[in-house]
Amino acid sequence: MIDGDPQPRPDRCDEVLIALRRVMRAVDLHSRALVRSHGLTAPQALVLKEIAAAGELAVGTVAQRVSLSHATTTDIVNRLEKRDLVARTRSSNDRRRVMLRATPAAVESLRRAPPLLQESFSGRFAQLPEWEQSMLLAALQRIAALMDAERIDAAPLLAAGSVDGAEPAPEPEPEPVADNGADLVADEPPPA
Amino acid sequence: MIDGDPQPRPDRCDEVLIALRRVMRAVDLHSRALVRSHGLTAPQALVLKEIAAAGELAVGTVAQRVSLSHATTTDIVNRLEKRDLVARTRSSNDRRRVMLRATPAAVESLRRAPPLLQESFSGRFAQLPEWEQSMLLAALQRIAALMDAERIDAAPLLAAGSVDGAEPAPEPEPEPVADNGADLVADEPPPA
DNA sequence: TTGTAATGCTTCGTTCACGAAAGACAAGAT
DNA sequence: ATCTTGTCTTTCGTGAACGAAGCATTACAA
Repeated sequence: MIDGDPQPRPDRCDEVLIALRRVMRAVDLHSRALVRSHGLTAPQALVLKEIAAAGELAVGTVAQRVSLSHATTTDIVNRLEKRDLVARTRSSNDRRRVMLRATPAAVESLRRAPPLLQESFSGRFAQLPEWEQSMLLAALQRIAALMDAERIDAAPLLAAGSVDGAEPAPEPEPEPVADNGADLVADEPPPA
Repeated sequence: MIDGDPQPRPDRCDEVLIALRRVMRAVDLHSRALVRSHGLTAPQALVLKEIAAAGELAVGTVAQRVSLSHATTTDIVNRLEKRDLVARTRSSNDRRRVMLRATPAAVESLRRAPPLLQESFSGRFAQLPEWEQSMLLAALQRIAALMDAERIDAAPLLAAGSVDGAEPAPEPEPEPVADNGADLVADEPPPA
């Protein structure tokens, strides 16, 4: 800061990273504010919301929907359960699955927690013109796709970079991609 | 996902959150891949890079530059120190400050660690047409501003505001915008 | 039936990230 | 000189977030 900026051209890509980090940090700070105002962090609220909306959901399904790993989802569910906001039940037809449902207390909590990302951001966001909302969302999804992409065609990693990784780097899940809103603005020509 | 989308209109704002979460997740996964290929996570590399570039830097300065809290920075520096990648020295003229400098081993490590975000993303990103790079970066910075705005009101360093008359949206640091003639496309009207 | 996958979830160990509070130090006030 | 205040860093406690490995269960093969 202070504009001294040792590198005159910090690679654009780094700029993206930094911007991203700022956004993440902001989200995190929101989350911490959230937990003080009504006792739920953003991920908790997000997970709870999914569960409440669906009535009953398996852990894995939740994980998929909110783009988190099973492990993390389990963590979050643990905390939610400890506060009696969700109830676990093993599914009767497939006893491996653990079904989650929101307790009445949770529904109440959710009702009092309007938008996930807080008035300030969602208010600000809502005030943007429609096209800009779409644009921002699309940009985000595009970036997500760009990043996810690498673990989709993970194979050519060896050939190009060759970071002396002996591991074949097998693709873990084909799952998290898919829907990125086909209406990405990706091939709009430059307005000029 | 899977497009079934239980809620017909899940509030756009939630969509933003989810997309964000996907991006964050991707970044995190990159980081974990990075640590396997050359032993540094993304935050570690980012911090190290700043230090190496500046020669000698105080902890707080690093924290500011990478947009992390002091506590987090200390954490990361601890890990770097444990691996002999940075050396701590108390500043001689102000003994509260702890100066950091990168060891030769770190410089070496950094040299072998090409771009922070990995060939795949930065390669893909670099291949995008100029206008799109700018657009994505601008979108990200816009979102960051939208989110930061609410907790910046304490430190109005720069009152620019303007884009569409909401809050002044003061930037915490003057640095991340502008720079090399990045033509932010923020107020293009909808093409239709 | 008895193995051998495959699936779904949890546990474990690690890193990251924060705020709050404590510790170390500097600079001005009494 | 001592006290107070303010600044810089670290420690502490908490909550993410992940991969890997483990457990329980189902599904399929022999």
